[in-house]
Amino acid sequence: MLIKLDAMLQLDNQLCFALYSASLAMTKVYKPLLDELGLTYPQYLAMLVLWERDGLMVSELGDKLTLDSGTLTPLLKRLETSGYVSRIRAVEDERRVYITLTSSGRKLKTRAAKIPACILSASQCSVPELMHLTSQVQALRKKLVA
Amino acid sequence: MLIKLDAMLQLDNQLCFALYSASLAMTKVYKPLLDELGLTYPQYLAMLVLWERDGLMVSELGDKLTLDSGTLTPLLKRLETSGYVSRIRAVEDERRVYITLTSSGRKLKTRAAKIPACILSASQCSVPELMHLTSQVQALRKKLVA
DNA sequence: ACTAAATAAATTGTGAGCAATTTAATTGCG
DNA sequence: CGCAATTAAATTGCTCACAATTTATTTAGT
Repeated sequence: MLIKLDAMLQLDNQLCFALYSASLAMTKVYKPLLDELGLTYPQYLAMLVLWERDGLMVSELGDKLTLDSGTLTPLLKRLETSGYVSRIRAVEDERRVYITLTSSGRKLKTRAAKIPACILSASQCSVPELMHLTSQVQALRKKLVA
Repeated sequence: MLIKLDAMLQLDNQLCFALYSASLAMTKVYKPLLDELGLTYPQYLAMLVLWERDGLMVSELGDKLTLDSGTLTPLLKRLETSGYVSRIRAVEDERRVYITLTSSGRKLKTRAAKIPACILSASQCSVPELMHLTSQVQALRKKLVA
């Protein structure tokens, strides 16, 4: 039975470790591109969401990114310090904090425009290949959180 | 051109974010299983490597996990505190530190035996499906680091 | 209206990741 | 041999992730 155990722990390794190491590798590819914009990778993900839909609550942003306020509050404070977003407590419900792009934050979108093509190039894949892989990984994620 | 920019930043989002969020989701699935063993997810990955091949140098372990000493040194100190590994500086070259499983660390492998089946179940996928996805993600990672 | 429950964000503490630097040991070259 | 270059690990400082708790506000039930 030891042989079976080894094989299973190895298979297991391949599955979880592939995602883990691919995600770290992806971060490293983005690093030099994001350095130019003064963003970290998680900050960039937050900006992507805001570029699509500005003025979200912290918790709405958290839903999109599957991150909680413990992660987002300090991250958003840093984005505020960088001058890319404003954090404004709602007057109608003072528990809520709305995140709004500043002029500088909106401008950053244009500067980020070249990033997707760089990543595509680094991945050495075709757009259909990447889209297919993306949808498979998304499907896995949905099953994992179900 | 604004429409194209939006579409590209969205496609980009899907690719990198799928990996990022799937990796975080995977960690959360492992969490309760690893809590029973007193391991974190990165510590579990290190133990998987050591269960396959004991007595590696810190840098060899780092090669397998694509992590540097800045990450591994504190992680391995925690595994040592937990009683799962020994960190022994080599007498023939005192720059090197070899990581060896303790008896407790070896025993843990048997207790970890049930984890792969739990993950397989949580993923709601067949073994061939997971193997295929794994190899695709591994291939992407290799291209990204190339 | 008053209080209990619920909600939203912030805070605290632990453990990663990683860049940059430091410490210490070994190797290699003249 | 002597010393510069290299190598291995550790350290420092910053930024996530996240569990657990706390603070503040709002909503609901009576």
